[in-house]
Parts: sequence; C-alpha cells; structure tokens
Amino acid sequence: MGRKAEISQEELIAGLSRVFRDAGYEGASLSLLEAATGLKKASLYHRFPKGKEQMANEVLESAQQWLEEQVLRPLHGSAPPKARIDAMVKRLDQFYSGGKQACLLNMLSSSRIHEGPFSKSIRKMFEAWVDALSAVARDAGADAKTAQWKSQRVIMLLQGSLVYSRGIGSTQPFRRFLKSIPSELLPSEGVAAS
Amino acid sequence: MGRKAEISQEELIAGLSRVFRDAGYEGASLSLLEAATGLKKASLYHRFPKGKEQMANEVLESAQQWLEEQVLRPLHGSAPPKARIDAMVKRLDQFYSGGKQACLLNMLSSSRIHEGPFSKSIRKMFEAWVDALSAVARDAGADAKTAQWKSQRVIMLLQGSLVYSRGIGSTQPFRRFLKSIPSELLPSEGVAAS
DNA sequence: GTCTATAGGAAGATAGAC
DNA sequence: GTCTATCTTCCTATAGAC
Repeated sequence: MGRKAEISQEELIAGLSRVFRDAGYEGASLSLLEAATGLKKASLYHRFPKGKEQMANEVLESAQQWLEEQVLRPLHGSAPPKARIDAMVKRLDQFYSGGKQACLLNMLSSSRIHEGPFSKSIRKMFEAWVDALSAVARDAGADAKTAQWKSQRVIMLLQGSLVYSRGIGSTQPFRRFLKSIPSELLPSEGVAAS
Repeated sequence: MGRKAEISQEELIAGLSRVFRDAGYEGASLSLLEAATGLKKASLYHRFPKGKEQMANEVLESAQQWLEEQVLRPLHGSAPPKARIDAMVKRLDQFYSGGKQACLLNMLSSSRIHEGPFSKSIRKMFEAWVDALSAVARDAGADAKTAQWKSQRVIMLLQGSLVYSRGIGSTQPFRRFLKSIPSELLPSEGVAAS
C-alpha cells in the first residue's frame, strides 16, 4: 500500500461525476475521465474493474446517498415545513453550483446502453424525492393529491430550470426557481390547515 | 439521377431527428443513423458533406422551422388567447409523441463539441418561444413582467416534464402538464384585466 | 496502486465502382 | 445517389513493469 498524494475516493467520485454531468454517459470518454481525476485509464480500471458503466453506477449511487442524507432526511424531519424547504434549497444551490451543473438524472437517462442500466436507480430517486416533498406539503396543510401534484411540479421545474438555464446560457432561471420553491409547496396566503 | 424509392428529404431529417432526440449528439453514432434512415454512411456523407455535425445542424434547423410555423405563428396570431394555447398544446402532443420523445433543445445542449455549435440556435429558439408565450399572456391581461415569468415557467415545465417522464418511465407527467398549460398562462378565475 | 504500452474494435470520414 | 471497401482516429479495455 503506497502512501503519497493518493486521490481520495470522495474526490475521485466527484471528478467522475463532473464529467458525467456535463457530457452525459456516451460523451464521458475515458480521456475526459482521466483528465478530471488525474488518474490514468489503467488506474481507473483498477478501481472500477467493470469500466465506465461501473463508474457511472458508483457516481449515481453516490448521488443517491447525497440525496438521501442531504435532502430527503431533512425533508422528512420534524422542523417546520418552511425550514425544511429552506434547508433543501441551500443544498440544491450548492449541488448544482447555482445552476451551472446539470443533473445526473437527466444526463444519464438517455444512455442507449441496452435501454438503461441506470433506469431503475433514476426512477427510484425521482419517486423518493417526490414522496419527501409530498410529506412536507401535507404537513403544511395540503391534501394528499394536491401535495403530490405540487411536489411533481417542483421536480419538473428543477429539471426544467436546469435545462433552460443551460440552453440560454444563464443561471438566472435556476436561481429564480430556487427562490420560488416555498411558494410552490406551501399554501398560498390565508389558507390555513385544519 | 436514379428514380426508385429514394428517401425524401423530409423522411431523412425525420429519421436523423429520432436518433438525435433519443441518443443525444455523442450517442448518435453513424450506425444508428444508418439504421434509422436506411441510407449507408457514404450516402449520408453525400448529402451532408460535413458529417454528423451538419446532420445535427440541419435537424435543428428543421425543428426551428417547425417551431416557427406550427407553434410561434399560431401563438402570435389574433385568435383568442385560449384558442392559441390549445393549438400549441395539440402540436406539442404530436411533436413529442405524447411524451415519449425527448426535446432536441435538451439533448443537443450538452455536446462537448468545443462548447457547442448548437448553443446559439438553441438559445434563440428558447427566447423566441418565451416571447411568443409572453405575447399570449399579455393579450390575456397579464403585465409584461408577469407574462414573461409565466412563459418561462411553461417552458421549464415542458422540459422538466419530459425529463421526469423519461426518468420514471411514464408519459403521465407530460400529459398532465399539457392539460395544465392554459391555467399556467391565463389569469386565474375572477381576475380581469383593466 | 499507478503507470506505459498496446491490443482490439467501433467511431467518423473518404475513395471509387456502379 | 447509393453502394462496398477502406482509412484513420478515437475509444474501451488489458497486460505487465514498477
């Protein structure tokens, strides 16, 4: 076991993640992954024997873990709805670098690799996220159906604002969306829960 | 000049478009493009001497033309706001095959090809679309700022609903979004314009 | 655990027959 | 205008030295 400046597992995944997020699965060539991690192809294969697909899978798992710990857990907490939402907004702003970084769930859901080895994880993440948001909306007084609907809208607006921001070359739509999240999920003025 | 069952320019572009829309730029290999069009690589190069990038460009131009003729023109028309919106909804449903087909503006805006030969077209299409929607919202009584805001939301929801639909493997979010467009753009009950 | 070197194949692109 | 055949480059993946 060598010592020296071996790259940490965390930094490694972070580097790979950056590439997958802005090039997509097919666009993420081993050369780009080399450049982003500072590791040579052969070294990447040492850590990920099953190659690029395994790299993408571990990046996705890492994102899943981040989502659960940093977003879903706070959302399911017992703080007031507004506080839970504010916590999520803060994390999202960091995670997407204020709108400059794309979402893995978008970038990995096309990959023509036999209809998708990532599909299942992606679907589960979307569903868990919507569920967590629904819980907040219900706690804020919405009925189940309304809560679900509002939550799906927030997820769609998140994805859409990232696509739109990238498309027009400005992070403004994403940042505006972040600020609008509370009003998307919480009841409008004067509507109190029972 | 041979006769026979030569593929029409329209069908050709349609075939290429399908591939770019569900595989993205990097994922759209010449083999896939061959399969989708029935033309061999060399024949594709005969029609598109600059190769794949030109194919993507012409597909994008064709989408732009579709957008202008089928969506922007009706939106800028003189029919009642609700009718103009309904016309757009109908076209969108066809164009995205009820949510089964992705949007070029999303799928082509990552391509790592020197920061994007498509960026300019994509930005212009987004902007033109938002402008057209804004015109409708203003005609329905919204002030300029509100109209712009609502229009951007519709575009984000469109993109987001497609991403989300693909992610969870169901077209339901897209179809629900389509039905919600009028209420997104038009003033809510009882709020009359001056 | 990381590297250089290279195998093996698929990708984008071209030449030239028909 | 379309094809088969070929070229070159890039990609994924492996072998083996250190």
